[in-house]
Amino acid sequence: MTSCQQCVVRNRAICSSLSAPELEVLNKIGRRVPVHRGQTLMWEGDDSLLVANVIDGVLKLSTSTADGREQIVGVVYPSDFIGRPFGSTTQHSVTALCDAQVCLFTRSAFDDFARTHPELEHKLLQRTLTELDRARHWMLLLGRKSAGERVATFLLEMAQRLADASCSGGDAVERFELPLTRQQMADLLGLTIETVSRQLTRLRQAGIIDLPDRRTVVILDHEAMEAEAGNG
Amino acid sequence: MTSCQQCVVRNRAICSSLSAPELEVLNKIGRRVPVHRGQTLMWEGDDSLLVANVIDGVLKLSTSTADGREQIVGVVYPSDFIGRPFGSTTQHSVTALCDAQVCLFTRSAFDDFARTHPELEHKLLQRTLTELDRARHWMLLLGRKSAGERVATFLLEMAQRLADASCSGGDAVERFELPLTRQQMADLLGLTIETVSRQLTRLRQAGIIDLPDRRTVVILDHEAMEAEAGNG
DNA sequence: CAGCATCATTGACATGGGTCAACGCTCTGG
DNA sequence: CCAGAGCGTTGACCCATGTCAATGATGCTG
Repeated sequence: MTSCQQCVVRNRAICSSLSAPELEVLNKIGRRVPVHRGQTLMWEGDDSLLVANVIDGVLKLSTSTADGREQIVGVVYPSDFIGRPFGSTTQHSVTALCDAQVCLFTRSAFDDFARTHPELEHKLLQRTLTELDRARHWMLLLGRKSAGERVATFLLEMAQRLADASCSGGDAVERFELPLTRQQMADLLGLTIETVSRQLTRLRQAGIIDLPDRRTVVILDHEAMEAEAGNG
Repeated sequence: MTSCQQCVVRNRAICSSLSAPELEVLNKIGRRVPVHRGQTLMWEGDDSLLVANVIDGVLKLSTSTADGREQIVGVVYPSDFIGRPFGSTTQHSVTALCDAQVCLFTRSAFDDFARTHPELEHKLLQRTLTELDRARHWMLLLGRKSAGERVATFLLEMAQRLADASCSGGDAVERFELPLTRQQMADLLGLTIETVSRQLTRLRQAGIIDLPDRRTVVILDHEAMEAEAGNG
């Protein structure tokens, strides 16, 4: 059995609040599960039966209108928490953007454990508050920013979050791999795939970014990107 | 001194988790404060020094771009919690939409109290999870819905939330007073004031709603409204 | 290596909603 | 009762972005 003690996200996930013996108990109720690219772990509207910690990989949270228009409402990385504890239904689908690993719990077992471990709940609260701030910040982008600003903002944020996730000391990396297709970028930004593509082309032709291949982005002029994003 | 025991939101706010003696202690660190219409209680980007429970009235949470475009990212009602506990900065401004009353705490005092009262933190966690679901749901509206759908969705949600807040047993009321001006509706829906006005006129001319005066809305055909909102 | 599926780019065109401007209603204070 | 301010409505016009369609890359499979 894989032990929590050796878990790569041990010190960043909400589990970091737990002592060795507590971790032992948590270890018994959770199991490590691989999730393949494109696989959906939870569906919008389902009963909330599972929650999980992301160990490795990137997943999207999404909702759709009745007629099939999709909006990505969050992107989660290793050490992030997914699912809806203390609630009866899951409000959005969770789908792997690349092959991933999660540490899965039944909601009932997790809820029980959390209720008896205030430190864990506190970590979860902090994480949820941060996610709420992030979601609300994204609402400004969706409600008020132009297509050009959206794409630039997205690229800057992606650079930042991938830098945070790696160990590069917090500086945004200027070269990175997108974990999203163009369609997924469009679904995240509230645009169409064509508009995303045109904005990327525009930024490339302006010499602000480079796109060596369709998954790679190089930010050539960070200052110009900030201006494009409407910061400042 | 006004006692928590007599507070109108006593049974709905996060304080409902507390026993009489605990409430006694909380009573000492909080104070009831009136907030006038238009008054801003916290500013985006400020150090997070205050948190509060809403006792009476309606307030908006908002963010802006550098060049002044505004987006309302949340609307809070009696018993809701405002401010950013366990964090150093407030990510959005909080402004009263009508004269209101809040129960104000310094963040440090509240944080200390919360850390030693897991039941309170649990309530706060539940509330925050619900707010996060709500914010993400709104992202679908901002990213993917048409102007007509946005206005209809807003009116239905407002009817629902005002019904929840009053004691009408949970049924949406078909007649209600808007706590928002047209500009504020536009800021919430990611539209302009003209578009909001035109969509309201359209719904009125279609016989789906009535607008007896500029603050009052009457939903005449609830089914048609659901269709307008894109809830197939 | 050929054939096919998937993903991305580009162009031409259409349109929803933004912009600008005029006007109307309502309330307040003198 | 009038003047002015604030808020809302309506109309004309325009442009950013969506829509539709063709083409180009990339990579997988047999």
